[in-house]
Amino acid sequence: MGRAPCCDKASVKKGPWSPEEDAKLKSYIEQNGTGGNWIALPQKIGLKRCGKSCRLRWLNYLRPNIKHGGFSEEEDRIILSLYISIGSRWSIIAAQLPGRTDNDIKNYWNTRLKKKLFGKQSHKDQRQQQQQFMRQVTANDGMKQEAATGDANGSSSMAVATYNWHHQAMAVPVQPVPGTMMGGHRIGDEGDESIRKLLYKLGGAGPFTALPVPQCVPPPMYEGSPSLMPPPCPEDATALLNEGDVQDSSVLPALELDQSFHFNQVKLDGLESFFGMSIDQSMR
DNA sequence: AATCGTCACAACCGCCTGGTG
DNA sequence: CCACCAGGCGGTTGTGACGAT
Repeated sequence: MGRAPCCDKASVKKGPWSPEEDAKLKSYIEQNGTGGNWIALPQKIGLKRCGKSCRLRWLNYLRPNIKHGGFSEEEDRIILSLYISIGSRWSIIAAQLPGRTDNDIKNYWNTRLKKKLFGKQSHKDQRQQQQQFMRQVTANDGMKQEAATGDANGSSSMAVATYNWHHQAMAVPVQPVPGTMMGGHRIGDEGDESIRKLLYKLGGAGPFTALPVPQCVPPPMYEGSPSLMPPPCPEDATALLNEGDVQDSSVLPALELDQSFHFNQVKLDGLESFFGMSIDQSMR
């Protein structure tokens, strides 16, 4: 037997929201908040909508300070950097772009950025390159999943990740391809410092997520979001790092840094058409 | 002017996770 | 420990707008 639906689909309205529905929802939430119960909310205000639908509508369109469209080059660059590093974690990416929603970014990526990335090629080449790129991205994610499940050969004594990739991304440090040219900037330059810090804190994609590196980097940026916090660290792992010292690359052995760079570089190999950038050959 | 194809985006679906009793 | 529930998330679909033929 399948999971019970979150609402009675027969009596629930679907499709585009009318201005009246928007007004009802918006004014109620502005006055009363969500009450911590989205499922009950539509009944309270007399909307024939699923609670999830109300939540989505509020978060994506009715919430104050929402920006739509008009993505800047800087935002493109941030999205791309984060996608390379952490994959399709749209909510995390959105959290770094004030006023942007995960849905917006996801749509933007699927409809425009991806084309910008793989554009100006024959359909055949474009398809091949997309497939190659996605294989690389998913292979990287796959390594994380393997790391999360450990292996059957007893190497579990190594400090491999034991929680899922969502959490690993938070917990494992990453060095985001220092020296890589992106958008005319070199990662590691002053202008990219904020992105670099962010990627580092996020602990985005890198092959060493599967390697025995310290697992529990204190993630200062999640202090305000306990739900995103990884599980508590073993003391010995935590002790390897000083509070606020997350960017100290010495926490990663040189080999892992090399591998990280190589792996991200593989992903970047498909990106040279983006912004007309060229990958810094000297780093290869 | 009509038709067709493509694009962009809003919305839905279903799975996963964390909290609670 | 288990079951249930709501929230959150990413993938996918539906549809209107727009441009090309």
